[in-house]
Amino acid sequence: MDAARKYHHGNLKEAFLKAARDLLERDGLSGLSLRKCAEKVGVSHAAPKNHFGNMAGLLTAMVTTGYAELAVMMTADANTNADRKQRRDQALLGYVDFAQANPALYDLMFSRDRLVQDDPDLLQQIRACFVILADCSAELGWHHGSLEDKAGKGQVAIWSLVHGYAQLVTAGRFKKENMKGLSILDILPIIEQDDQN
Amino acid sequence: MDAARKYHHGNLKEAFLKAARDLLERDGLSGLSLRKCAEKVGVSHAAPKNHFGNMAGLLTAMVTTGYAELAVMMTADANTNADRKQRRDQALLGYVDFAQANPALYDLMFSRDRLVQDDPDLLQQIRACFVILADCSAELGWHHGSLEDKAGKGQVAIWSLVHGYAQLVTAGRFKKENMKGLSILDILPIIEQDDQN
DNA sequence: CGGAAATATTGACACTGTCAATATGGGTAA
DNA sequence: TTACCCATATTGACAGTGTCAATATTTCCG
Repeated sequence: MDAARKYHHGNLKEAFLKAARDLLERDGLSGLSLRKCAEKVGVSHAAPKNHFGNMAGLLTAMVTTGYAELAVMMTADANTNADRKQRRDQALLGYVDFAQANPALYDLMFSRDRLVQDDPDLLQQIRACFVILADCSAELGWHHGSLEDKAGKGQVAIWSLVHGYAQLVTAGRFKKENMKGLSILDILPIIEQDDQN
Repeated sequence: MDAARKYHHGNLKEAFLKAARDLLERDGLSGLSLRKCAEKVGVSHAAPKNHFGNMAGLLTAMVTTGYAELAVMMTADANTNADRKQRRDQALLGYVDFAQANPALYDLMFSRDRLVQDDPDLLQQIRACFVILADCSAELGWHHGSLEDKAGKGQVAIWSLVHGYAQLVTAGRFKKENMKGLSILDILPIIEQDDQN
C-alpha cells in the first residue's frame, strides 16, 4: 500500500486540502468553492464528496490540519534546553506568527457555522493547542484567589489574550503607530504580575 | 419628508436589516441570503440592490449597526453618578453581554472578507467602540515602561483580552466547569496589576 | 399637470453545493 | 490469468445563490 500513489489519482484527499488552502488564502473564504478546488486539482466537480462528504467536511479537515500546525508553531525549538520562560515566549510568538502567516485559515479556525464543530479529530487538535497554552499560563505569575481557581482562570485569560491579539492584529484593527515593533510579548508584561521565577 | 412612510414600501432599508439580522441569528451566516431576506420582507429578489448594492453592502450596514449597539451596551447606565471603576466594569460586562446576545452578528463584525472594510460609517463606529475601551484601559492600573507607551499598549491589551474572551465564550471553547459563574471581571483581576485607585 | 428621479420588478445568467446514477480501475480470491 | 467486488471518480441534473440589464411603477417637484 503506497500511501502516495494508489487508486486512480493518488492521494486526492491531500491534493484537495492543499488546493483549498491555496484558494482560501488567495481569494478568502468567500472565494473558495468545491468546484474551484476540483478544477485546480484536475478532477470532476463531484470528486470531493467521496473524501469529505460536503463543504463543511472539507473545511473541517483543513482547519484540523491548521490546529496541528499551530501546535507545531508553538512548540518549535522546544527541544533546545530552553527554560520555562523561553518556552512560554516561544509558544506565544509562534501562535501569533501562525495567525499572521495564515490569516484566512486562522479566521476559519474560529468560525461557528461552517465547520463540523463536534468532529473528533478537530476537537482533539483544539485540545492539544489549549493544553500548550495552559502550560503557558502555569508559567506565568498569574494567581489571584485560591489555588484551585488559578488553573482555570489563568487558561481562560491567556487564551483570550493571545487569540484576541492575533485576530485583531491580522484584521488590521490596531493603528500602526501603536504597533511599531510591538509583539505579544510586549503586551504580556503590561498585564502580568511581577515574574516570580 | 416622512422618513418612516415614503416611496413604495416605506423604509425598506431598515426592514431588510431587521430581516437579515433575524436570519443571521437563526440560521447562521451561511443560512443568510439576499433572496431569503427579500422573501421575508415581501419584495422581489433584486430589491436589496437599490439600498445596499450587494451582499457585502448589506452585511456591512448590519455590522455597522452592531457596533453602534455595542457602544450603547458599553455605556449604558453611564449617566448615573458611577465612579470610574464602575464605568469600566460596565463597559466590559456590556461588551461581553452584547457578544453573547448576538453571537452570529458578533462573529460577522470581525469577519475579514465579507464586509466593505473601508466603509466610512463602519470605521467610525468601530473607532467609537475602541475609544470606549481605551478609556477602560486608562482606568486600569496597567502601566509598565514609559508613560507614552501606556496608552497604546494598554489599549491593545484590553481590546485583545475582551474580544478574545467574548469570541471564545460565544464559541463554547471553554469548559463549563472552568466558567462556573465566571465573568470577564473575574478574569481581569488575575492579570491586572494591583489596583492603584 | 408632466417630466425627472427614486424605487421596485422581471427575467436572465453564471456559479454554487449536493445528490443519484453510472463508469472506471485496482485489489484480491479462485 | 480471470472474475469479481468495492473504493474511487464522472456525469448529469436540480434547486438555490448573487448580480445585472431592462423595464415598470410610484413619488417628488417645478
